Amino acid sequence: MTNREFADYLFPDCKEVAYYEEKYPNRNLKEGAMVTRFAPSPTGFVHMGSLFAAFISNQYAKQTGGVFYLRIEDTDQKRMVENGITGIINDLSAFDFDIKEDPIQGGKYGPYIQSERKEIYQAYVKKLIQEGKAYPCFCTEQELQDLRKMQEKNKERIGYYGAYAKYRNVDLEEAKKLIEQKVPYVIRLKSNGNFQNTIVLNDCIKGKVEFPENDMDIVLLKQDGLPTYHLAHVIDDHLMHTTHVIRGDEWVSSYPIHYDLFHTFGFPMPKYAHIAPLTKKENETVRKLSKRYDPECSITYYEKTGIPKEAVKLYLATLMNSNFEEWYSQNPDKTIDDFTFTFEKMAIGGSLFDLQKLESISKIYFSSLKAEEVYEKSLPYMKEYYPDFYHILKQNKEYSIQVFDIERGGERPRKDLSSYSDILKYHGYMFDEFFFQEPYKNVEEHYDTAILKEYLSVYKEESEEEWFQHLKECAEKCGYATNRKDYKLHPEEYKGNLNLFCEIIRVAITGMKDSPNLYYLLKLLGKERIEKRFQSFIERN
RNA sequence: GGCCCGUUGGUGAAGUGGUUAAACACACAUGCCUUUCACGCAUGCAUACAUGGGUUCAAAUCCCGUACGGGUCACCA
Repeated sequence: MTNREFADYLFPDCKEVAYYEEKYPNRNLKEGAMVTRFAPSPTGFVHMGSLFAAFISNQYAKQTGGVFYLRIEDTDQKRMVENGITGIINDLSAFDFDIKEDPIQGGKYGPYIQSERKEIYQAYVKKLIQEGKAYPCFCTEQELQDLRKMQEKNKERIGYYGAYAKYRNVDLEEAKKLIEQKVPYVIRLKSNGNFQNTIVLNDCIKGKVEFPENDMDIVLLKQDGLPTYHLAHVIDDHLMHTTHVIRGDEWVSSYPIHYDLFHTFGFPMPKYAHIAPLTKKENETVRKLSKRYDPECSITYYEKTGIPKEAVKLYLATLMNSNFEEWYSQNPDKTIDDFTFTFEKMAIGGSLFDLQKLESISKIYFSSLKAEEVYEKSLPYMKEYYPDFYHILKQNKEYSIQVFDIERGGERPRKDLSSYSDILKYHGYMFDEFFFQEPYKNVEEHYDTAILKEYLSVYKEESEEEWFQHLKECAEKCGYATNRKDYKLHPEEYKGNLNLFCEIIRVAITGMKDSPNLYYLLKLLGKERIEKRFQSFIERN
């Protein structure tokens, strides 16, 4: 039986490879345009490390006028999760990636779901079998395990290669019989590689990396007829004309396999960029950020805590190119897309994913927003997580914006908001419905509330300068120092310093010691509401 | 264990042979400013280039060994 006959026997209905080569022609893009992709498995939701890879791929495609597409790698049926695909697309769309092709909107190079490309992979495998470059293998799991144990014992290289490749030269007639008897089998590559030879990967990030040639007869098609990652990667990235394969560096060590496959098929190779994993430090040890143990690893964590996706993107940008941060602080009016990222500036070792740093970036981001923007952007979050507060905001748009506008903008904006949920903490007290739910719950001290009545009698709306003058007069009258140095010299002569006087008013109206500029708070509340809060504070004391 | 990669202050990092006696940012501490907090400014974190050897007039920067850390060795991606 010839290879050709055997191939026809295995895959009688396959199309010719030439059909696909013609169906998926070169992309007509300008010189230097990068075609990148994000290729996740639908095993639940997107991991921060994957998001990072997607961010990078998107950024490079965008800045070179290329194409960024999404391909779903669902060849492992065991790991499938319900709604996995829509979950990924939702997570991604929240980050405003410029996805040109994906399973939902389609594209010229589809299908974009690997399980729907089964016949394509089979066509290419058929060709390999015809050429004697692939063969069926009937080894059981037990046989492979035993082989491995034996190799371990003899301190040999572990794997299915050379003399250990049991079915490498299987008689095709025999093979046909076994298949007819329903013996399960896989299709393996008949590797021509020599372990003694060296191949070189010129990685865009890691630079020159040397490996021995692959000589493993790796599995191409699994028992269920679906391809392994290796086969799918090579066929898909060839047919979809990916120019830069950007993936996690856990893939570096399988480069020899991919090199072998690309050459066996006679395809030109794409460029590779292997990104270092995002890591986390825990008890003095550094490890990869893990979906299982680290809540900050999942995208939903940021939705829940209300850290804006824009801030997450800014942080990813600084992780991608360390010089981004400095550039951005010098060009606050520019966006991420105005920056030109380079592979040279990408970390070779793992970067530590630091929530504290993200928070600080988020604060800077919030401080750059206008009050109206804070209002609009926070609404969807509030609607989802704090519906009561959402209604308050909805009903008091103008007032809310005025509240958010206190000490916003200008040379020295406040930086107290790092997430949407912080709005409740730092602005919530300005809304009566919210404030009077549990006023003063965090106030432990007892204050000289007598000054409140005194102050109320002199309070009126006026310019900040006049207001402050009158405040000082009132404080003095109540026995408080208005000159810091005097107070430091003779503290016994006063009930306290002006800052204590202000603190009493502040706590009475906000329930907190730290709040923005008192003048604006009072002005926005108005005399009636101030009186109500003073009264409530006196009663509480 | 084999193969691959990495190792600069509390953290992320800049720097790839000579004004880097090591930038910048985050965190922490102190001081100044201030109606509080935050912001801002100043200073500090006891003089941070894993370690041994080599190349060189000169090395964090190039080469080799050692230690430590990470990745990978599936019909998972």
